[in-house]
Amino acid sequence: MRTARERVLSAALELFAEHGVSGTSLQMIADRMGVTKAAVYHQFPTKEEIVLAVIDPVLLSLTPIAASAARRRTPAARRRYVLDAVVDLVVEHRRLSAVLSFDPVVSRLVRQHPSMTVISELVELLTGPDPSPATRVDVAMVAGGLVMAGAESSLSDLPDETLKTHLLKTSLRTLRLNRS
Amino acid sequence: MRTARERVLSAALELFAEHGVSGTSLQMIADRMGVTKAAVYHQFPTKEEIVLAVIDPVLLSLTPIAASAARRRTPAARRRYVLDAVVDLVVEHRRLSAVLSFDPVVSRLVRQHPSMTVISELVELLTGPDPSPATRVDVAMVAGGLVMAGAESSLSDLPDETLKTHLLKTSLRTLRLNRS
DNA sequence: GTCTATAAGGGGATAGAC
DNA sequence: GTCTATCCCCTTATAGAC
Repeated sequence: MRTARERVLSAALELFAEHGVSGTSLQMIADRMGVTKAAVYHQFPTKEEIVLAVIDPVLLSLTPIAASAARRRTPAARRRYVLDAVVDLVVEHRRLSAVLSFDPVVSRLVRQHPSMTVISELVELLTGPDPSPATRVDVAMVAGGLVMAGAESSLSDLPDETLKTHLLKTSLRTLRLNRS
Repeated sequence: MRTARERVLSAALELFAEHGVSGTSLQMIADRMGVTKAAVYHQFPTKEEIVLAVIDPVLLSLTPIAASAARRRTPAARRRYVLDAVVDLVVEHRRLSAVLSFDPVVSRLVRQHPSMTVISELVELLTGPDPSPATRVDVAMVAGGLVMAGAESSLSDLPDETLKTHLLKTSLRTLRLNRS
């Protein structure tokens, strides 16, 4: 059986995805678990701690990606590695990714998070140094597209592996990395 | 001078973009306008009416796009027309587009909106009939990428025309419409 | 158009029993 | 780990004066 703590996070995640963080009350989380608010407060001292506990593992998983990428020898190999890893991450989390990316409450917490700098690192690994406006737009569209496509309900019929393959192919084409 | 009604919508839009709809109270809107809540209620009977008044013009502007596109003769011309128009729309609204697209409250209202079917029409104009998984992923990534890139703060230094040009070029490449 | 005042309800959060 | 009960604040919304 999952721990009470895990059940809170699971219920919270579903509700955050559906209603956003601000649109989700502790009462709603408790109701979905079939317990009272007080039981939820026994696991987490504040609502903010619940949000942090939901996003933490994803943000922490970004650090090893940047570290591994930095060890590759060529810029092309680094780009390719980051892209592969980000596609994996987005598909692994699918519904969650959109919440993490767009919820205003989450955004504010992410901005203050220790892992925040890693995100800029990953973007820079993709753009290369001193990128042109064209390249910056390309990377922004891929980043946004990956997150959106992962969350897109009309694609929920596609199995993870199929989605991964297509997302990677489309991203490579968008970034003009087809032949590298 | 702008009407009180317009000032409400302008204040609401900024706050929705920053905090989301659920994270924005009527008190915050009133404070930003320098009036009291009751003054806001004099313009709109409910908070939901404010949200609707914010999104209505954008949704209504989708209908003529689909209509004009349908009059083009070839599928390629229709795709190209939709893409041009959507890029224009996204750039025209930039920050707003992300709120409109991802806020859970807005999404629920959009789903019930008369213009809702137009969105599926536009997607179908882009995918063509009976699209493959690959094509569906392509279109989902472009749609998400356009909205995200429009809202991306790191691209806010790019002037509208520059952004438009790059978004269109990148979208065409992603959709493999380079040579059509 | 804007105000004060107020109602009714829900939000986050705490105390203490079991 | 979960409960009941409660506190205080903020929320949406309304009534009526200016």
